Amino acid sequence: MKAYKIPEATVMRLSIYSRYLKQLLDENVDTISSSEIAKGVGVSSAQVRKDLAYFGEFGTRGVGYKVGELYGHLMKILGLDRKWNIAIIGAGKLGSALALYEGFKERGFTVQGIYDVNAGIIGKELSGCTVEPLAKLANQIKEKQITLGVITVPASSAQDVTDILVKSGVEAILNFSPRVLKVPYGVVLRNVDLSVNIEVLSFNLAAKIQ
Amino acid sequence: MKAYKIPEATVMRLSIYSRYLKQLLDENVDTISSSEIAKGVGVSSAQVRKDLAYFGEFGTRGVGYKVGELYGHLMKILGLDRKWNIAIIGAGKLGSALALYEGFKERGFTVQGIYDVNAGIIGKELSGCTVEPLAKLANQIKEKQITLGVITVPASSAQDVTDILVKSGVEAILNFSPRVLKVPYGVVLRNVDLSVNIEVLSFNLAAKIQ
DNA sequence: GCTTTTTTGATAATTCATTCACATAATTGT
DNA sequence: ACAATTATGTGAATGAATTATCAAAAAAGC
Repeated sequence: MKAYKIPEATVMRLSIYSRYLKQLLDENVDTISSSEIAKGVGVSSAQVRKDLAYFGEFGTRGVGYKVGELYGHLMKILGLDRKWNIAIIGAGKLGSALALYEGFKERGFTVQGIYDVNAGIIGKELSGCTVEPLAKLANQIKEKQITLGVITVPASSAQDVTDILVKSGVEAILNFSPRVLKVPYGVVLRNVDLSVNIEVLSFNLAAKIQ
Repeated sequence: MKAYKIPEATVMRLSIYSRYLKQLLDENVDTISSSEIAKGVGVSSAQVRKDLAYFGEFGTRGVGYKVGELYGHLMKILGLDRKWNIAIIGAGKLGSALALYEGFKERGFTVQGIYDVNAGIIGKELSGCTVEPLAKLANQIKEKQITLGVITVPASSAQDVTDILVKSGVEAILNFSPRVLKVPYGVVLRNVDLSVNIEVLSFNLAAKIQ
């Protein structure tokens, strides 16, 4: 039962399910029920089934899901059955951390380039990539077929970097800067705000203490 | 009009509003309307007003909001009118990046300790903090009155670290490891999953291409 | 082969979040 | 003083997401 609009929360959970299934696969688990998945990742079993139902019927009634099979379906749905070339713009602490992050590599995201304006950083080696000057970004996006840009520059230059990425044909942007970015229709944008996360905790703490 | 349960999405937006207001404050803007805030952060003006309405009436009809005043209210609501002592557990790339992250410091989060088990990292300096062995964590949480723990260790040791944090009296945990953590009722837990974010992009890219 | 058990997939009910629409209040201009 | 304008605060309407429920299908037990 394919539906047009998939809730973002569903997609996020699919990513989590898939990682959990990978773990089960490594443990040679053959079959699993929606309620076991649910327990493993901390949601309800109805939620698991509902999420999967957006994309088809993957289980067998009375039995459950074949781990390997479901894992394959999820990887395909998430677009992780292929390699993605990514560029990281901003080789500060966060950019470097992401460049070295194993989690990306494991799931098929290859860091093809890291860029910065800071002369002190340019030329450094980071996981088989040399930090290049920002001026080279536009050309290398095309040369290296980079489809995904990760922005870890300060807020003040985030929009400029975005414009370069978009103009050079990048199709998706993961933005770690605390700035609302404008992208044309068709470019996928996702914002990750580290400050917001800790401030939600602070809010909850403050509310608890009152 | 104070309400009991505040949507998490509202709290996240309040954090974003507050940062935008700080910027306006630095630019000496005196007054602002909900629709200007909305435009600045990329939401609807009704959303801004509704979010604020959970906590009281901060504006003047026909006029808008005093920037400084609203900023003050938001900082208080978010619990950012005080200092929070935090500990970072896991001094790998991500932990180090977070330790050096200015965004935390600016908003009143002081890194009081960084911990790791890796002998090669222990003793290193990171923004005025020496990386300490994990064994010291429990005692230092009490000594340094740390209320907030940031977990950047691998998934395999995340629950162990959580248990130490909880037992030592930490009240909130920001978890960057891809593991579902168990905490007792009363401890605030928030998960940040970097992989999930890039995989949502991958999903959208894959869906677009089809 | 029939009954019982299990677990999916789908629909309905419920809860939660966002948007709409407008009365109300403040200000400005005449 | 009064009309016109602006922009808040809020209840109602809408929309979205989650949870509950249960018929249908597969398997296991007898």
